[in-house]
This record gives sequence, structure tokens and C-alpha cells, in this order.
Amino acid sequence: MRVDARLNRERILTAAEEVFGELGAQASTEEVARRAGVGVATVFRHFPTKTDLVEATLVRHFDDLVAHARTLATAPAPGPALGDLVTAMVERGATKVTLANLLGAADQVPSGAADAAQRLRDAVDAVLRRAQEAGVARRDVSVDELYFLVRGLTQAAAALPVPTAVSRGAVAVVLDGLAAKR
Amino acid sequence: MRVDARLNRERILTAAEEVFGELGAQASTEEVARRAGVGVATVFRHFPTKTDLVEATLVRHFDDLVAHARTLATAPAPGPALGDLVTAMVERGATKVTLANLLGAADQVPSGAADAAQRLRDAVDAVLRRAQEAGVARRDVSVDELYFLVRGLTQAAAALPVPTAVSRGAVAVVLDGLAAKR
DNA sequence: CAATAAGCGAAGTCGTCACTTCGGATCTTA
DNA sequence: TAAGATCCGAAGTGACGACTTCGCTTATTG
Repeated sequence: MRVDARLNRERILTAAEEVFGELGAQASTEEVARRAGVGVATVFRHFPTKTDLVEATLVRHFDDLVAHARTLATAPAPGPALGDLVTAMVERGATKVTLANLLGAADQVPSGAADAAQRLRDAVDAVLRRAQEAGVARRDVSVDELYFLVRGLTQAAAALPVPTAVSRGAVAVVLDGLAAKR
Repeated sequence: MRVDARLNRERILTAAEEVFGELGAQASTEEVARRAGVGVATVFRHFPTKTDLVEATLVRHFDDLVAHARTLATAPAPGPALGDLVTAMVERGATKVTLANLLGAADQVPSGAADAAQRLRDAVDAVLRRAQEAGVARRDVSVDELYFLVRGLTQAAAALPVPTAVSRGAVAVVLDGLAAKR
């Protein structure tokens, strides 16, 4: 692959992340191209369909979160680690959830995104289990439920322009409900 | 207004509720017309823009919830009433939230929907305050946060068909976090 | 029951957006 | 450094969806 091609690919991904974050998932491919400083044809050469572009953006984002989760899985304090993870997912994912919605709306869920989501699920699972074994998280909560909660918080946060006292408070309530009963 | 016009209006609203619930917010107006058994022109005569149609559907749904909330505001047990309300909003609203997203994406938030949302907020506020005064809900939670949580849970439930057990579990966690500390 | 006003649907128009084509510019390698 | 492969952007194309027009139908009213 030529160096200019690789550079453009990188520029497109970065632009897609910005544009979809600001304009929402229905932003046009042409807007992404404009922001990246390339022609539309270049975008389509790298990502044959719009779904491919969205998928690539999502996978990149998910893998970031996976790395973060794996670090937290070996952190000294399992309880705060779980809290950190939830907060990070909500705040960093806020702009990306609309993308996931677009993907969900498509008839077929692309395998690449599904794989990345699975990796993230597993990493979150590890953090949760560790907190449960340390006795600082309810044992009757499954990853599915935690995932559901995080997804919900993230989606609600995405509606707001900036993380606010309200979203922080809501996260606090959930973390409190997640904590082991005293 | 002629009786056939009123009947058609009713049919259109019902169809819109179904279609947007099943196909998502980006479903076409023509699909709504087909489902209602009328021509597209009829839909546009009753609701000049698609936004108007979405708004009308939302207002109807919100007002249903407002009625429910007002009933619960005078229920004998304030704690379970709050739980009931949250559950009802999440489960009944699941198909409707995508509509709210579409509205939010539009440049202008129609005043009608904003008013209905305000009425709902006030009704929920009443139920929450009553639970707090009865000492069964945390006092450091505001309506804003509760609303945020419900919105998130509903959106997550709407996004993809989730097993009821999972959404119920997640709601339980939130309600637990909402309960007064022991 | 006839006149009339309101309502209705079929067949458009217009703009937008995902995706393609092709002639020219640019990087690579011998 | 020059041949040649690779990459690029400007200008399409075709489909789809929001919204309009108009001739016909149907409910209302004196």
C-alpha cells in the first residue's frame, strides 16, 4: 500500500469520527470527505459502502475501550476499577452510540463490529467478576445487565453536548445500585 | 371537520405508531400511508411535514405516560409507585424513543413535543418527591437525574430486542441505587 | 335531493445521497 | 530519472423519499 493511501485512510477515519460525533449517524459521506480534505471517491475506495466506514470507526473505538478495560482488570482496587470503567465507557462513548444505532438499523450486523463488541464484552466481564469476587459488587448482576446499563447511560449522555453534573449523578446512582449490599 | 377526515387522522396516527416502532424513526411516510390504508397526500394534509407526524405521535405517547404518572402520584405506597412508574416508562416507551432521537436531530425542537415532555417531567417529579418525603428514595437525586436514567434505559431497551430478564434486572439495579440508603 | 365545499389518491417534481467513471497527477522502482 | 502502476478528484448516475398538483368522490346542508 502506498504511503499516501495509508495517510488518506487515516485522515478519513479521523474525520468520520468527528463528523458522526457532531452531526449524528445520518451525516453524509460527502461531509466526511470534505472534512478529511479528500474527494468522495477516495472514501469509497477505502470503504466500499457507508456501513464499512461506520464499522471501521466503531471497531477502532471499541478496541480503545478494550485496552482500557484490560488495564483495569489488573488494577489494585477492583471496586474503583469497575467505577472507572463505567465512567470511561459512558464519557468516551457518548458520541459513538449513534453510530451503533445506525449499524443496528442495517439489516445485517457486520461481523467485524460484532467481533469487537464481543471482545469488549469479555473485557468488561473480567472487571466485573473481579469486583464481585472481592465482595464489592452485587453477585446477582450479569455482564448482560451491566452492558445494558452502560449502553443506556451512554445513549442518554450522547443526547447531551457535554458530560454534566446530571450525567455524573446518574452514573453515581447506577454504581450505587451495583455495589454490594451493606 | 368531516367525520371521514377525523377517522383517517386516527388511522394515520395508529399506523405511525406501529411503523415507527417496527421500522425505526427513518421509516418513510409512504410506509405509514400504506399501513393506514390511505394515500400519502392524505398523510401530508393532516401533518404538513414528517416532523409534525412524529411530534403528534410523541405527544400522544407522552400524554399517556402523564396520565399514568398522575395516578401513581396518589397511590398508597410511594416507594412501589416510583418503581412502577420507572418500569412502565421503560417498557412502554421502548419503541418510541427512536422517534425522540429523530426529533432531537432536527434543528428545531417542535414546541408541542417540548410542552408534552415538560408535563411528563412535572408528573414524574411529583412521584419522586413523594417517595423522597416518605423516606424511601434518596434525597440527593433530582428529577433531572431520574429522567436521564429512564431515558437511557428506555433507549437501550429500544435499540435491540433484549431479553426481558436483562432489562428487568437492569431496572432493578437502578431502583436499588435510587432507594434510600439503609 | 341537488348544490357545494371539503376530502381523497394517482401521478408527478425536486433535492439529496450512496456509489461509479475516467482522465490526469503522484509515488515507486529499476 | 523515466516507465508504469497506483492513487486521486470532478463530474456524473440512479434510486429513494419528502412534499405538491389536480381531477374525481363523498359528506354535508338548505
